[in-house]
Amino acid sequence: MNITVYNTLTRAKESFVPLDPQRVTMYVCGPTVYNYAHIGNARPPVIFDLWRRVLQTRYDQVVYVSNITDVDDKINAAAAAQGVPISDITRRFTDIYIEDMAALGVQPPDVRPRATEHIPEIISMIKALIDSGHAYEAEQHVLFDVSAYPDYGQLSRRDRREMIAGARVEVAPYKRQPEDFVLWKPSSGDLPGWDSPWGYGRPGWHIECSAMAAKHLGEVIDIHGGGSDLVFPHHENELAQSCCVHQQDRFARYWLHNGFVQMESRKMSKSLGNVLTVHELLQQHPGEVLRYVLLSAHYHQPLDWSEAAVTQAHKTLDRLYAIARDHLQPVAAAASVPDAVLSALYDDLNTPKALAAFNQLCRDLAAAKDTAEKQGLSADIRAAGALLGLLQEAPEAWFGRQKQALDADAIDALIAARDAARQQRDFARADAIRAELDAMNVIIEDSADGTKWRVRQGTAES
RNA sequence: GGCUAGGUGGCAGAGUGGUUAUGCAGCGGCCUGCAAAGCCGUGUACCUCGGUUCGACUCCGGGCCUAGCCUCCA
Repeated sequence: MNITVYNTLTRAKESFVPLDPQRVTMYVCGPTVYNYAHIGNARPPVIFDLWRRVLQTRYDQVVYVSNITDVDDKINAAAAAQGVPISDITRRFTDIYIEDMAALGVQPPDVRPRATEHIPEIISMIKALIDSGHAYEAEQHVLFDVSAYPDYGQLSRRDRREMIAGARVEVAPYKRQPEDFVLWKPSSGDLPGWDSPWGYGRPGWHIECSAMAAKHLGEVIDIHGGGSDLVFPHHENELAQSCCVHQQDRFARYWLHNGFVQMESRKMSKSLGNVLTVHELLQQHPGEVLRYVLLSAHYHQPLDWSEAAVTQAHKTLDRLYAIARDHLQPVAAAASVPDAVLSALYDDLNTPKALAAFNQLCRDLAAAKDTAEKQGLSADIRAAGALLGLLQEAPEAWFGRQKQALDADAIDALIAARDAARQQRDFARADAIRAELDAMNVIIEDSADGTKWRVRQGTAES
């Protein structure tokens, strides 16, 4: 089975073939740590984490690098605004980011490089760009000379003249052309800085990713991922720098970009102020619910975030966990992921299709008659769940969490009273108690092995 | 203005040149003391106008609408 990917560079779905069949390399742009990550920021980590897991089913070695950008003017501004040292900001939000992503089921990357730990690599890369005639120094800045790279604009399919015509390119007096971008800029006062051949300063926005990708993965990498707003200018500039420094015609062989999470059909972004942070969402919903929502649309497509979407995902997962609770068998050996799920994911990570197949497997399990069939489906479901990062909790823990907010002893007492009434065939009283529980958003289910209860989704909050 | 994606049933969201997506909600049935859960069944779905075709929601062209990038942004 082939893995296909939609490559932004070629605007086509291509068969994925790694440069080195033994070692797949992927780099995903990580966060600039100055604030809480919102749910839109979480989409790339979740999507590319899944990409990595899918690639691992096929390739023995997948090296996944995702950085932390811990030097940036927004960080400086946040530190100044809060009156704390810059390192307080970066350390704090790096920790929060890592915790929040873990709660969404994102596995840590193999390498999580920090920009500030790669200043020597950045400086030597800039030096090489100057030496090769692709960059120039001007007023303590170093700028990339876009005119020295004829292929500039290939990723975003942008014509340089049109960009200038757009008239929104920052024009600084020290630039030779308006589209030239900063590799190094001067620092003073409290701003973070390092000594360099061009004076005390700090790196520009794009260079750190080029330097870290080269150091940890090599000059040409297989996959480079990120949100679609990074196509231009960030990835275009990374591509230009990296190709010029390494004298390669490719930097990443496959460029993958995810669409945005939207709020009421508008992009969720800090500047628009319509954000929902992962941190606050995790107070209200299990991480798997948020993960399910993020996987419910294809990663290229925009994903409209809403309470209704979260509720639906929660209900769906409740049903799957109930099936797991009642039917899922222990499995001795790890099975392979069933074809219906894997082939969907191999097809440019078609997560909605994979989830449909996963749901089908669970329904089949619930309907399965004999033990052999149940065991086979259980093995399939466990393997698929492990790949998708779903159904990873014990059902008791899953339902237990929802019950925490309620007084379990009181509910158990009511259920016992109802069972007693039913024994005496006093159904009026039994139904009255059930109505009382229902008013508490508690739904009960009578079964052969006693009465179970759970919390109704989607009505309690908001 | 330039460049990109999209417009599918009540909602979310895949997909396909002629045959069931899936989920949530609804409806009918089985089951149940009654429910719930589960199971079975169920819905004149593919923005619009042309074209290609034996046949188009699916391909091509025009139009309308939406979102994104061109400025920090996942």
